Amino acid sequence: MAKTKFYQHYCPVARALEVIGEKWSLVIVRDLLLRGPQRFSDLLRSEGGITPKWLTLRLRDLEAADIVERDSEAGRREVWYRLTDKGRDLAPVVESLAIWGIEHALPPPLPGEPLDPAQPTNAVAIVLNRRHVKLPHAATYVVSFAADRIYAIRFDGERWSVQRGDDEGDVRVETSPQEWVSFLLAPPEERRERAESMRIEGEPDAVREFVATVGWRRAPAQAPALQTVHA
Amino acid sequence: MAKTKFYQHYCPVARALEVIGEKWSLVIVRDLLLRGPQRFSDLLRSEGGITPKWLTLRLRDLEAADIVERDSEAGRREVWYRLTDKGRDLAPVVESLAIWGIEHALPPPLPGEPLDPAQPTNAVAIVLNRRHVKLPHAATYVVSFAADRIYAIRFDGERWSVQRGDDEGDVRVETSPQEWVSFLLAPPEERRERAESMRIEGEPDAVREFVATVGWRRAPAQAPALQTVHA
DNA sequence: CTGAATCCGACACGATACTG
DNA sequence: CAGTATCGTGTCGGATTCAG
Repeated sequence: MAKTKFYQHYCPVARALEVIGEKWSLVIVRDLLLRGPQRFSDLLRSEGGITPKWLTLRLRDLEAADIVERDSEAGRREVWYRLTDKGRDLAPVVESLAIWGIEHALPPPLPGEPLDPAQPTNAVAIVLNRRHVKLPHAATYVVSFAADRIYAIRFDGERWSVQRGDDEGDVRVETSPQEWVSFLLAPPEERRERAESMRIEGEPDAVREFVATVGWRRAPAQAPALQTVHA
Repeated sequence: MAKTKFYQHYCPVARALEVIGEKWSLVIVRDLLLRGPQRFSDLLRSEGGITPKWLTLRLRDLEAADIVERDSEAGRREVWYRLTDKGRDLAPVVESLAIWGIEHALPPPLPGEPLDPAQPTNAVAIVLNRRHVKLPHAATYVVSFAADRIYAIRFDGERWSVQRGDDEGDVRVETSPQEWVSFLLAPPEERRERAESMRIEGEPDAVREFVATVGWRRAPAQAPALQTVHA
């Protein structure tokens, strides 16, 4: 969506889309938001199927727009890319896209589809924060897919976040990406039975809380009022 | 961004972008959110420079994605397009794009640029709601550009909204789109002097409140804490 | 006059291969 | 590791045409 004849009309939405509306731009921003600073080849790998040519172009565009900063030290081969403040301010855009994607555009994964649990797991924190889900206490839920693929879903008393590499938690789950996503996709009343097939350790109360809290779907008919108040 | 090889990877953001990432899609949604149901030619006019061919294609795509509904009665010439619930749920996406656009991608309008005050005025409500700006009482500010281009910026005690066609308000402003946008773009401390050149009627207290409240820019260094908490 | 369809050219993008 | 180069395809802009 870029250089060729802009949207015309003086509108902040159109202006924003002129800057980050091209294909891949927001996916790159999402990656840098979630994973922190990344190298060229990290990005090449973590985005699905972008070609080096387009990654180069998009990174140059994002750099020119002051959304991404390039970090190349002399005498070091790697180049690191990280978000500027302006880029970090795109977090609400990425998060509202994630929410809408979860609620309206996320069918179960296809059988052969490559399935990286990083994005789905991070989406849990986004969903719980946006819905203002709070626990009466801090909590850490550790989800482990392999020795080097461990995520900690954490509630600090205020907000939810997801980090990597943690090992201690009130609940510890061992599962596969497929099982995990199927658990997250299940409506709340079905999550208990989906949880059966995962290996879960922890105090029974903590496990109950985990199953009741962590997931993408709302309880149906709990609050039918949509928040679509808009002029 | 469409049919040709999707983003791969199971990620709600990527999925959402596969559905509404093409050029014009979100601009069409923005228009239907702001102006309500529209006819084909209304959309053709209110978006800047989309061609009928692409408007047709995008509307078909949005219809297939269950974001837009087509309303064609037999024996009536016009076809009306309106958002479904799924489409209305895109409001947070459009609003966060508007916020980012205002804060990071909105230079003053170019001299000859066509300037429709509808989008800028609506953006005021989005900004004030997102920043949780509240007044101790309800209020209505009427901005008039011409006899048939009158907008009411209204605070109902909870949220801000913008409607058309109102004529009664605590404050009444008569101005041009250029003057109005230049007022909105000014930092809060400069708004008073920008307001001098507009014709403003109303109780002095109400006018002071209007000038102090309505605008796009934050007071500088008021709250330096950015809300960019994110994993 | 509204709601499109058609043809054509420009360029954004995808796939593969190759280089410093 | 971090890109370029080349080539083909798809998406989009612009103008024109057409039917109800």
